[in-house]
Amino acid sequence: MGYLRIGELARLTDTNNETLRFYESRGLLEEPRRSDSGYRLYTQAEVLRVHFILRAKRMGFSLKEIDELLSLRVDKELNTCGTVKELAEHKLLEIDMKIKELNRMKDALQQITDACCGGEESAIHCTILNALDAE
Amino acid sequence: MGYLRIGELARLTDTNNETLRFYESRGLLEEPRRSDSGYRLYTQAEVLRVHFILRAKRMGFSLKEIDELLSLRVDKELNTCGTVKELAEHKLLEIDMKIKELNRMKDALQQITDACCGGEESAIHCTILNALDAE
DNA sequence: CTGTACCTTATAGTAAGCTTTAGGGTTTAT
DNA sequence: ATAAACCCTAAAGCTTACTATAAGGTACAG
Repeated sequence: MGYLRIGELARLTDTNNETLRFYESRGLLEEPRRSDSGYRLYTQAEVLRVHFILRAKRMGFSLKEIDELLSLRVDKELNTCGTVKELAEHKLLEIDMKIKELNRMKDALQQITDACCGGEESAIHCTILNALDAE
Repeated sequence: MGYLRIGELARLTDTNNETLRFYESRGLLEEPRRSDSGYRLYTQAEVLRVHFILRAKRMGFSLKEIDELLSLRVDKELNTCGTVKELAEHKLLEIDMKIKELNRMKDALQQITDACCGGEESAIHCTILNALDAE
């Protein structure tokens, strides 16, 4: 009683059965107890855990990093805020680098795109193609 | 005489043999002529073409999109500046969306990270873990 | 008791962009 | 002549995060 089968957990977390089994295979979800017939039986704890995973994903953590966060969480008393904050700050740096890189791309592409007439004439002198050709 | 073997083209473009053969398999490089023994023989044109590919990659175009750009370039007179500019603007929109998404991630993560003491005490009350746990 | 919805496993496929491996031939320098 | 450096192909492997397929067993409603 009170147990959730995989489909119910999937519905409650807006995921699906395959994804949950995949998370289990990657260690993000622990092997749950099973019914006599082998069905996975989850509790409310797993609902929270899946939400944790999804939230961390939205923060840009990879599944591997989420696995690390989860391990930290399991032994909260053994780990320090410093350890957790380090992970988060490292991720922040990564996100920042990606943003900077995308901004560089954007500026470069914007520049050559702005210079392009975009008209109906043939692309022989198209500034975009020429910019990509330039030495 | 004057022909480049694949290793030389790789050196000149700061790529490697495997990548060049891979580009060929994806249609980004045309099948070059071969020596009697079957070695690929390239000309200076291929150096420029590889540079075009690498430059477009740095602009954030995927190999598939680069293939499109190259086809446009082949028949420059048949294509219009408008076609090229459309591709570029579509890519600009995509880049913009990615930047916005990363900024959202960054703000959210920054907020919970700033709230974390980062100290040596146990992570039981760590604001980062708790934020990821929160409903 | 039968249909439908649900669950199980193992295996393969997807996307992108390569890299690696295995098992061979060729070119060049000494 | 032989070793080192170079080239060839086909096929598999890598990474991330799933998704799909096949071939089955289970739960429950009517």
